[in-house]
Amino acid sequence: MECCWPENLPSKPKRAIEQLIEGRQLATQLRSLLSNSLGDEASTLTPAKDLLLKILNSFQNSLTILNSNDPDHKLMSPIPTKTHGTKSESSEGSCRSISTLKDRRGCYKRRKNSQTWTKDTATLMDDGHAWRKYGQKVILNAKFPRHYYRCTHKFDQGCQATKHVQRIQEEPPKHRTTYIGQHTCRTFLKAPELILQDSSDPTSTDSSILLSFDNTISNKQDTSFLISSFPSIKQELKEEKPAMSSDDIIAHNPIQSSSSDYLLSPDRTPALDPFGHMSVLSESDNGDVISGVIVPPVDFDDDVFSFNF
DNA sequence: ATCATTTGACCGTC
DNA sequence: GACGGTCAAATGAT
Repeated sequence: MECCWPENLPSKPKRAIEQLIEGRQLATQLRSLLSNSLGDEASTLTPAKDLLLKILNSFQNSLTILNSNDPDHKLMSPIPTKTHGTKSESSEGSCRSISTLKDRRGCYKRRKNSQTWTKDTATLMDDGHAWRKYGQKVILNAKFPRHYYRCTHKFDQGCQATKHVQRIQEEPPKHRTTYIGQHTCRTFLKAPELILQDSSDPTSTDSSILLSFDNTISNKQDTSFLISSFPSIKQELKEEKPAMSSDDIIAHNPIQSSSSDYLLSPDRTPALDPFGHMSVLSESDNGDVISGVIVPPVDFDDDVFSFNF
């Protein structure tokens, strides 16, 4: 299967690069400020400078990736060539060859052999990927409806990952998230939108809690550029809220998501895959960044993972 | 205007 | 035939 950038993509990487450059410049300014304010505090600020250098490296790596313009990038997912007229044509490939648009409604094939993960959490929390809700269904013998999400990049990058979320318990609130299929998308393509997030948005305050790397950085303005490592987090929080039914609203409180939901080591350049693994970006010889998975996954407190293959 | 969500309909699987 | 997963028009939000 051939890989290629979608036709509508070039402007997006351009915006991403612009934003990354700006972020890098801001980080450089911060480094200057830190250097100027050094003195007796030099030893205490050294970790901050180290962190800053890593942030700058992250920006540089991201810029390298985007500038490489390599259609066969190792992380790049296979993009379905849009030889067919409609997006639904690509769904699972189960549609009969000739049919009208209307006929294709609900046309799909269940993925029997897809990898599935289930995860029980007390709160609806971000998993580091951008999801778009596409359905909701009342399930037999279930008190609460099931919400269906697909990866936001399903059509622009051909990512086949989906998940469904179902509240399974009222008191204490418990949600079961089932992930189906692996992400093949490069989620950082959404980064510019996140960097430009509205600071007045109360949900972004919530996400800053989720993204707190350690206690030394608590101000959202200080950490906003770090969010670019986790492209979908704001979006998901934004998505989950309106998706809630009235009974879900009672249980859903994003602020309850403690910072320990994502225990991120500042010593790495981590990214969460949909399954809660910590992905670490490493650079290959040609400058490409390769995602590797580190086991065990993130410490989710008392959250429960189960895997079905 | 664009993008996300809602919701009823459709269809494959059991 | 029931159930569950997905589609897509309608609607809402920004």
